[in-house]
Amino acid sequence: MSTSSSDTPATTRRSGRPRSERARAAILRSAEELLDEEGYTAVTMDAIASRSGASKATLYRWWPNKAAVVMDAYFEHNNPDISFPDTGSLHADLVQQLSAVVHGMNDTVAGHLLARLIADAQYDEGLAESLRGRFISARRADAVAAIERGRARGQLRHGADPEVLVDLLYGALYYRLLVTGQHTGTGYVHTLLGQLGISSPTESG
Amino acid sequence: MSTSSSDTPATTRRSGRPRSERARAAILRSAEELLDEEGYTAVTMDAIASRSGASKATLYRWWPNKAAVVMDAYFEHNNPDISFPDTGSLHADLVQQLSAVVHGMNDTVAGHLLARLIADAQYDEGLAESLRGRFISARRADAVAAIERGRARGQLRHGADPEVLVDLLYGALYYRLLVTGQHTGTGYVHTLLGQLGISSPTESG
DNA sequence: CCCATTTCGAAACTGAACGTTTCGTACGGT
DNA sequence: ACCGTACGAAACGTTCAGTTTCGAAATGGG
Repeated sequence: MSTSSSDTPATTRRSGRPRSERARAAILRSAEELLDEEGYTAVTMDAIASRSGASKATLYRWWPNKAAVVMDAYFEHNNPDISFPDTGSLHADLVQQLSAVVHGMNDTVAGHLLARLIADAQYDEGLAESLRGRFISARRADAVAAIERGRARGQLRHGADPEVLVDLLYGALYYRLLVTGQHTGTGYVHTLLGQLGISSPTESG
Repeated sequence: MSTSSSDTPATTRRSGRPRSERARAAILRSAEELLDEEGYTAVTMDAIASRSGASKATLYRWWPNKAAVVMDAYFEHNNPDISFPDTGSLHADLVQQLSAVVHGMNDTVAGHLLARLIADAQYDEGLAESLRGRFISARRADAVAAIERGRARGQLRHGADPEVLVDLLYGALYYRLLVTGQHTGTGYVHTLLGQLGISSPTESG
């Protein structure tokens, strides 16, 4: 009943020429290279097509617009699905996660790219949902989980709301990235945690 | 020495036809109307010129690009320079200020406009500086001043850093506006203040 | 083996919008 | 009167997104 009858839902092989994996990989690689070499604004669909050897028809056959290509290109080799180990300390868990984000923001290429993907998302709800779905909410979920673990261990003060704490922590980082342009770093992460009463092991035991 | 000699620094009247105040006002009003009626993306330089009766040459004579025009248009009649009265309560002061921001974010026109100005600023450092100079930093300064007053009154816990608190508060709001797309409101403002230990007068006296 | 189906690359095309330039004219100071 | 600047009109060049057309290539089914 489920081997290869009329309509197998997963991996349905339609007739006709199959999609070229070679073209797909070349497109994403070219987009990433252009991104690194000349920045986001220099990445045009024509440039991607030209460098990859694919045609624009193929580009638009598989991606709805430029931002979608760029996002796929970025996440192709910067997979954000890695989740962080439980260190047993709420403070250490959060430092671990937030520092990774800060590190990405300070990378001139990745940081500007993230800012600009979010910028494009203000004009494209589809892109916004996509970005949230494959990046933002994964990070949030990680952080919330760490905070829940910390609460279970009694490392969190009473009345603290994990979701709101995540808004505050990530909010401050993105606010600096997108709005004020101020620098962020590991020191700033510690400052934030300090202000929120999530003390480091050395300070309060 | 300062009446009208060779170079009076302020209100220097150069020779030649003076700038048309009528054209300036018409341009900014047209931009604002287009913004309200059709949203940011529909506001093009051609449309502004056409509606205002000014020529594109005049537009580019006085503004470097579209975002600059839109920002001037927006702030022409939505002056953000109003500062809030000192209520004597840190909690009330911050509720006052943050609620005004949240209210602006929830306005479909102003909220999207702010988000998109910030988005454009990711591609235009001049716009970014301008936006910070005439909006962001004014709001920050207000909030920092309120927190300093609260600290002087002893309404703030020891070790609290006003600048970082502002990052946390505004950060959470802008994070929701720009990144997660979640709704903000007065209730959320109270939640944030509660998480930061800035209690309302009714809760802790 | 042939045919239907689908993808492919090449290339031309449309359309929107930015930003520039040219031109003749209007305005104000000296 | 003259000079310098701004004005509106209009055309222009350019970039880029996204679409369409075309013939060729690849796959599966009969």
